[in-house]
Amino acid sequence: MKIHELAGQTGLSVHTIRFYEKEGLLDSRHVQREKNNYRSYADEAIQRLKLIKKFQGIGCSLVELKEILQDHDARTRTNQQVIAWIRRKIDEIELKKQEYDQMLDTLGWMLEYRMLLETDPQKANAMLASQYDV
Amino acid sequence: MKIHELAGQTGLSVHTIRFYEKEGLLDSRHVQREKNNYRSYADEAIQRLKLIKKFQGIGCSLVELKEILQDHDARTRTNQQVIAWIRRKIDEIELKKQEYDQMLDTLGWMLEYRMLLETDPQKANAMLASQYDV
DNA sequence: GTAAACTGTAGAGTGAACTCTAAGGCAAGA
DNA sequence: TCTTGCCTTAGAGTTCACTCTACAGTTTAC
Repeated sequence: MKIHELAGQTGLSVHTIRFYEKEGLLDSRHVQREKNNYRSYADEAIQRLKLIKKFQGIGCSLVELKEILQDHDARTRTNQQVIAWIRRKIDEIELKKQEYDQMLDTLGWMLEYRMLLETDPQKANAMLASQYDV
Repeated sequence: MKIHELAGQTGLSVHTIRFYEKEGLLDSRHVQREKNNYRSYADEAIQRLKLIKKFQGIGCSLVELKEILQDHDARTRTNQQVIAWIRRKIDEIELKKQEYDQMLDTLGWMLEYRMLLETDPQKANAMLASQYDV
Protein backbone atom coordinates (compact mmCIF):
# COMPACT_ATOMS: atom_id res chain seq x y z
CA MET A 1 0.00 0.00 0.00
CA LYS A 2 1.38 3.43 -0.91
CA ILE A 3 1.25 6.53 1.21
CA HIS A 4 -1.67 8.10 -0.60
CA GLU A 5 -3.85 5.07 -0.09
CA LEU A 6 -2.92 4.87 3.57
CA ALA A 7 -3.80 8.53 3.91
CA GLY A 8 -7.20 7.77 2.45
CA GLN A 9 -7.73 4.78 4.71
CA THR A 10 -6.85 6.66 7.86
CA GLY A 11 -8.01 10.19 7.16
CA LEU A 12 -4.55 11.58 7.77
CA SER A 13 -2.57 13.62 5.25
CA VAL A 14 0.50 12.18 3.57
CA HIS A 15 2.47 14.91 5.31
CA THR A 16 1.24 13.78 8.67
CA ILE A 17 2.04 10.13 8.01
CA ARG A 18 5.61 10.94 7.04
CA PHE A 19 5.83 13.23 10.06
CA TYR A 20 4.72 10.41 12.36
CA GLU A 21 7.31 8.10 10.87
CA LYS A 22 10.02 10.71 11.42
CA GLU A 23 8.87 11.00 15.03
CA GLY A 24 9.34 7.27 15.51
CA LEU A 25 5.68 6.24 15.74
CA LEU A 26 6.01 3.68 12.96
CA ASP A 27 8.69 1.05 12.48
CA SER A 28 9.76 -1.61 10.00
CA ARG A 29 6.64 -3.69 10.70
CA HIS A 30 4.59 -0.85 9.22
CA VAL A 31 6.78 0.69 6.52
CA GLN A 32 9.25 -0.79 4.09
CA ARG A 33 10.85 0.69 1.00
CA GLU A 34 10.32 -0.44 -2.57
CA LYS A 35 13.15 -0.50 -5.11
CA ASN A 36 12.24 2.99 -6.25
CA ASN A 37 12.47 4.21 -2.65
CA TYR A 38 8.71 4.62 -2.34
CA ARG A 39 7.27 3.76 1.05
CA SER A 40 5.27 0.54 1.13
CA TYR A 41 2.86 0.12 4.02
CA ALA A 42 1.63 -3.08 5.61
CA ASP A 43 -2.02 -3.37 6.65
CA GLU A 44 -0.82 -3.12 10.22
CA ALA A 45 -0.03 0.52 9.57
CA ILE A 46 -3.75 1.33 9.32
CA GLN A 47 -4.40 -0.10 12.77
CA ARG A 48 -1.34 1.64 14.13
CA LEU A 49 -2.40 5.05 12.84
CA LYS A 50 -5.95 4.57 14.05
CA LEU A 51 -4.59 3.63 17.45
CA ILE A 52 -2.48 6.79 17.46
CA LYS A 53 -5.51 8.89 16.60
CA LYS A 54 -7.51 7.25 19.36
CA PHE A 55 -4.90 7.82 22.02
CA GLN A 56 -4.34 11.35 20.83
CA GLY A 57 -8.01 11.91 21.30
CA ILE A 58 -7.67 11.24 24.99
CA GLY A 59 -4.86 13.72 25.36
CA CYS A 60 -1.74 11.65 24.78
CA SER A 61 1.05 13.71 23.28
CA LEU A 62 3.07 12.23 20.44
CA VAL A 63 6.03 11.87 22.79
CA GLU A 64 3.94 9.90 25.27
CA LEU A 65 2.56 7.79 22.46
CA LYS A 66 6.02 7.11 21.13
CA GLU A 67 7.08 5.81 24.52
CA ILE A 68 4.03 3.62 24.88
CA LEU A 69 4.32 2.17 21.40
CA GLN A 70 8.06 1.63 21.56
CA ASP A 71 7.79 0.04 24.98
CA HIS A 72 5.03 -2.09 23.61
CA ASP A 73 7.06 -3.11 20.59
CA ALA A 74 10.20 -3.76 22.60
CA ARG A 75 8.28 -5.16 25.56
CA THR A 76 10.49 -3.15 27.92
CA ARG A 77 7.79 -2.42 30.47
CA THR A 78 6.68 -4.89 33.06
CA ASN A 79 3.06 -5.91 33.12
CA GLN A 80 2.68 -4.08 36.43
CA GLN A 81 3.91 -0.86 34.88
CA VAL A 82 1.48 -1.17 32.01
CA ILE A 83 -1.35 -1.87 34.44
CA ALA A 84 -0.43 1.24 36.42
CA TRP A 85 -0.35 3.30 33.24
CA ILE A 86 -3.77 2.04 32.17
CA ARG A 87 -5.26 2.84 35.56
CA ARG A 88 -3.84 6.36 35.43
CA LYS A 89 -5.29 6.91 31.98
CA ILE A 90 -8.67 5.62 33.09
CA ASP A 91 -8.67 8.06 35.99
CA GLU A 92 -7.69 10.93 33.72
CA ILE A 93 -10.53 10.17 31.35
CA GLU A 94 -13.08 9.84 34.14
CA LEU A 95 -12.00 13.27 35.35
CA LYS A 96 -12.39 14.79 31.91
CA LYS A 97 -15.83 13.28 31.60
CA GLN A 98 -16.78 14.91 34.89
CA GLU A 99 -15.59 18.26 33.59
CA TYR A 100 -17.69 17.78 30.49
CA ASP A 101 -20.69 17.00 32.65
CA GLN A 102 -20.13 20.27 34.47
CA MET A 103 -20.01 22.11 31.18
CA LEU A 104 -23.18 20.38 30.06
CA ASP A 105 -24.82 21.64 33.24
CA THR A 106 -23.72 25.16 32.47
CA LEU A 107 -24.82 24.96 28.85
CA GLY A 108 -28.10 23.39 29.89
CA TRP A 109 -28.72 26.26 32.23
CA MET A 110 -27.86 28.74 29.50
CA LEU A 111 -30.18 27.05 27.08
CA GLU A 112 -33.03 27.05 29.55
CA TYR A 113 -32.50 30.73 30.22
CA ARG A 114 -32.34 31.65 26.56
CA MET A 115 -35.44 29.67 25.75
CA LEU A 116 -37.36 31.16 28.64
CA LEU A 117 -36.34 34.57 27.32
CA GLU A 118 -38.43 33.79 24.25
CA THR A 119 -41.52 32.64 26.09
CA ASP A 120 -41.45 34.30 29.49
CA PRO A 121 -38.88 37.09 29.84
CA GLN A 122 -39.91 37.82 33.40
CA LYS A 123 -39.20 34.32 34.57
CA ALA A 124 -35.95 34.40 32.64
CA ASN A 125 -34.85 37.49 34.48
CA ALA A 126 -35.63 35.78 37.73
CA MET A 127 -33.18 33.04 36.73
CA LEU A 128 -30.42 35.60 36.58
CA ALA A 129 -30.51 35.86 40.34
CA SER A 130 -28.28 32.80 40.04
CA GLN A 131 -24.62 33.06 39.14
CA TYR A 132 -24.24 32.47 35.42
CA ASP A 133 -24.63 35.07 32.73
CA VAL A 134 -23.92 34.35 29.10
CA MET B 1 -7.78 44.70 42.59
CA LYS B 2 -4.34 44.61 41.02
CA ILE B 3 -3.12 42.07 38.52
CA HIS B 4 -1.24 39.97 41.02
CA GLU B 5 -4.28 39.48 43.20
CA LEU B 6 -6.44 38.62 40.22
CA ALA B 7 -3.83 36.08 39.17
CA GLY B 8 -4.08 34.52 42.62
CA GLN B 9 -7.87 34.49 42.54
CA THR B 10 -8.05 32.85 39.14
CA GLY B 11 -4.99 30.65 39.05
CA LEU B 12 -3.72 32.36 35.92
CA SER B 13 -0.36 34.06 35.59
CA VAL B 14 -0.07 37.83 35.29
CA HIS B 15 1.37 37.26 31.85
CA THR B 16 -1.67 35.31 30.79
CA ILE B 17 -4.07 37.93 32.10
CA ARG B 18 -2.35 40.70 30.18
CA PHE B 19 -2.26 38.41 27.15
CA TYR B 20 -6.01 37.84 27.36
CA GLU B 21 -6.61 41.56 27.59
CA LYS B 22 -4.46 42.15 24.52
CA GLU B 23 -6.49 39.50 22.73
CA GLY B 24 -9.67 41.37 23.50
CA LEU B 25 -11.18 38.98 26.05
CA LEU B 26 -11.53 41.70 28.68
CA ASP B 27 -12.95 45.17 28.29
CA SER B 28 -13.49 48.34 30.26
CA ARG B 29 -16.01 46.64 32.54
CA HIS B 30 -13.19 44.43 33.78
CA VAL B 31 -10.08 46.60 33.63
CA GLN B 32 -9.48 50.27 34.23
CA ARG B 33 -6.25 52.16 34.69
CA GLU B 34 -5.13 53.95 37.84
CA LYS B 35 -3.27 57.24 37.78
CA ASN B 36 0.06 55.39 37.78
CA ASN B 37 -1.10 53.40 34.76
CA TYR B 38 -1.47 50.21 36.78
CA ARG B 39 -4.39 48.02 35.81
CA SER B 40 -7.25 47.97 38.27
CA TYR B 41 -9.63 45.03 38.01
CA ALA B 42 -13.29 44.87 38.94
CA ASP B 43 -14.66 41.76 40.68
CA GLU B 44 -16.37 40.94 37.41
CA ALA B 45 -12.95 40.12 35.98
CA ILE B 46 -12.72 37.04 38.20
CA GLN B 47 -15.96 35.67 36.81
CA ARG B 48 -14.91 36.53 33.31
CA LEU B 49 -11.60 34.72 33.57
CA LYS B 50 -13.20 31.70 35.20
CA LEU B 51 -15.74 31.63 32.39
CA ILE B 52 -12.91 31.76 29.85
CA LYS B 53 -11.19 28.86 31.57
CA LYS B 54 -14.38 26.86 31.57
CA PHE B 55 -15.08 27.38 27.91
CA GLN B 56 -11.51 26.70 27.03
CA GLY B 57 -11.90 23.42 28.83
CA ILE B 58 -14.51 22.33 26.33
CA GLY B 59 -12.30 23.13 23.38
CA CYS B 60 -13.18 26.74 22.60
CA SER B 61 -10.23 28.55 21.07
CA LEU B 62 -9.46 32.06 22.25
CA VAL B 63 -10.68 33.41 18.93
CA GLU B 64 -14.02 31.64 19.32
CA LEU B 65 -14.27 32.85 22.90
CA LYS B 66 -13.54 36.39 21.86
CA GLU B 67 -16.40 36.28 19.39
CA ILE B 68 -18.78 34.82 21.91
CA LEU B 69 -17.87 37.28 24.60
CA GLN B 70 -17.87 40.32 22.34
CA ASP B 71 -21.17 39.32 20.83
CA HIS B 72 -22.45 38.84 24.33
CA ASP B 73 -21.18 42.23 25.45
CA ALA B 74 -22.44 44.01 22.37
CA ARG B 75 -25.61 41.93 22.21
CA THR B 76 -25.15 41.59 18.47
CA ARG B 77 -26.52 38.07 18.27
CA THR B 78 -30.16 37.26 18.34
CA ASN B 79 -31.44 34.99 21.01
CA GLN B 80 -32.08 32.36 18.35
CA GLN B 81 -28.47 32.48 17.23
CA VAL B 82 -27.26 32.02 20.78
CA ILE B 83 -29.64 29.10 21.26
CA ALA B 84 -28.32 27.50 18.10
CA TRP B 85 -24.75 27.96 19.31
CA ILE B 86 -25.52 26.41 22.69
CA ARG B 87 -27.16 23.42 21.05
CA ARG B 88 -24.14 22.93 18.79
CA LYS B 89 -21.82 23.04 21.75
CA ILE B 90 -23.92 20.56 23.69
CA ASP B 91 -23.82 18.18 20.73
CA GLU B 92 -20.06 18.57 20.44
CA ILE B 93 -19.59 17.75 24.09
CA GLU B 94 -21.91 14.76 23.98
CA LEU B 95 -19.85 13.45 21.07
CA LYS B 96 -16.61 13.88 22.94
CA LYS B 97 -18.07 12.09 25.91
CA GLN B 98 -18.99 9.20 23.66
CA GLU B 99 -15.45 9.05 22.34
CA TYR B 100 -14.18 8.97 25.90
CA ASP B 101 -16.55 6.12 26.67
CA GLN B 102 -15.11 4.21 23.75
CA MET B 103 -11.61 4.81 25.04
CA LEU B 104 -12.69 3.65 28.48
CA ASP B 105 -13.95 0.46 26.87
CA THR B 106 -10.62 -0.05 25.16
CA LEU B 107 -8.65 0.71 28.29
CA GLY B 108 -10.93 -1.52 30.35
CA TRP B 109 -10.29 -4.34 27.94
CA MET B 110 -6.55 -3.71 28.08
CA LEU B 111 -6.63 -3.71 31.86
CA GLU B 112 -8.55 -6.94 32.01
CA TYR B 113 -6.10 -8.56 29.63
CA ARG B 114 -3.06 -7.34 31.51
CA MET B 115 -4.44 -8.50 34.84
CA LEU B 116 -5.38 -11.87 33.49
CA LEU B 117 -1.82 -12.13 32.23
CA GLU B 118 -0.75 -12.12 35.86
CA THR B 119 -3.15 -14.75 37.09
CA ASP B 120 -4.03 -16.90 34.11
CA PRO B 121 -1.81 -16.37 31.06
CA GLN B 122 -3.64 -18.99 29.05
CA LYS B 123 -6.98 -17.26 29.39
CA ALA B 124 -5.24 -13.99 28.60
CA ASN B 125 -3.94 -15.37 25.33
CA ALA B 126 -7.42 -16.51 24.49
CA MET B 127 -8.55 -12.90 24.84
CA LEU B 128 -6.15 -11.89 22.09
CA ALA B 129 -8.37 -13.63 19.59
CA SER B 130 -10.26 -10.35 19.80
CA GLN B 131 -9.10 -7.21 18.02
CA TYR B 132 -7.15 -5.06 20.45
CA ASP B 133 -3.48 -5.43 21.21
CA VAL B 134 -1.60 -2.97 23.38
C1' DG C 1 16.50 55.76 52.32
C1' DT C 2 16.81 51.71 50.25
C1' DA C 3 15.72 47.12 48.98
C1' DA C 4 12.28 44.06 47.64
C1' DA C 5 8.39 43.38 45.30
C1' DC C 6 5.29 45.02 42.31
C1' DT C 7 3.80 47.33 37.96
C1' DG C 8 4.31 48.66 32.96
C1' DT C 9 5.72 48.03 27.71
C1' DA C 10 7.20 45.87 23.39
C1' DG C 11 8.57 42.21 21.48
C1' DA C 12 11.07 37.73 21.25
C1' DG C 13 10.93 32.80 22.32
C1' DT C 14 8.71 28.20 23.14
C1' DG C 15 6.68 23.69 22.18
C1' DA C 16 3.40 20.90 20.03
C1' DA C 17 1.66 19.22 15.95
C1' DC C 18 1.38 19.80 11.95
C1' DT C 19 1.57 21.93 7.04
C1' DC C 20 3.69 23.37 3.16
C1' DT C 21 7.44 24.31 -0.41
C1' DA C 22 10.94 23.45 -3.66
C1' DA C 23 13.04 20.64 -6.62
C1' DG C 24 13.36 16.66 -8.55
C1' DG C 25 12.38 11.30 -9.73
C1' DC C 26 9.02 7.59 -11.22
C1' DA C 27 4.61 5.50 -13.40
C1' DA C 28 0.58 4.99 -16.20
C1' DG C 29 -2.62 6.40 -19.74
C1' DA C 30 -3.68 8.90 -24.39
C1' DT D 1 6.38 11.03 -26.10
C1' DC D 2 3.82 13.84 -23.33
C1' DT D 3 1.14 14.87 -19.56
C1' DT D 4 -0.64 14.10 -15.22
C1' DG D 5 -0.10 12.71 -10.87
C1' DC D 6 2.02 10.33 -7.44
C1' DC D 7 6.50 9.72 -4.97
C1' DT D 8 11.02 11.45 -2.57
C1' DT D 9 13.87 14.73 0.55
C1' DA D 10 15.26 18.59 3.60
C1' DG D 11 13.87 22.11 5.67
C1' DA D 12 11.03 26.30 6.29
C1' DG D 13 6.58 28.15 7.81
C1' DT D 14 2.23 28.17 10.60
C1' DT D 15 -0.90 28.30 14.44
C1' DC D 16 -2.09 28.32 19.13
C1' DA D 17 -1.58 29.66 23.63
C1' DC D 18 1.15 31.03 26.17
C1' DT D 19 5.80 32.40 28.50
C1' DC D 20 9.57 34.99 29.11
C1' DT D 21 12.99 38.96 28.71
C1' DA D 22 14.73 43.48 29.09
C1' DC D 23 14.34 47.54 30.82
C1' DA D 24 12.10 51.05 33.34
C1' DG D 25 8.82 53.24 36.71
C1' DT D 26 6.08 52.66 41.41
C1' DT D 27 4.90 51.04 45.96
C1' DT D 28 5.68 49.04 50.32
C1' DA D 29 8.14 47.37 54.43
C1' DC D 30 11.82 47.96 57.36
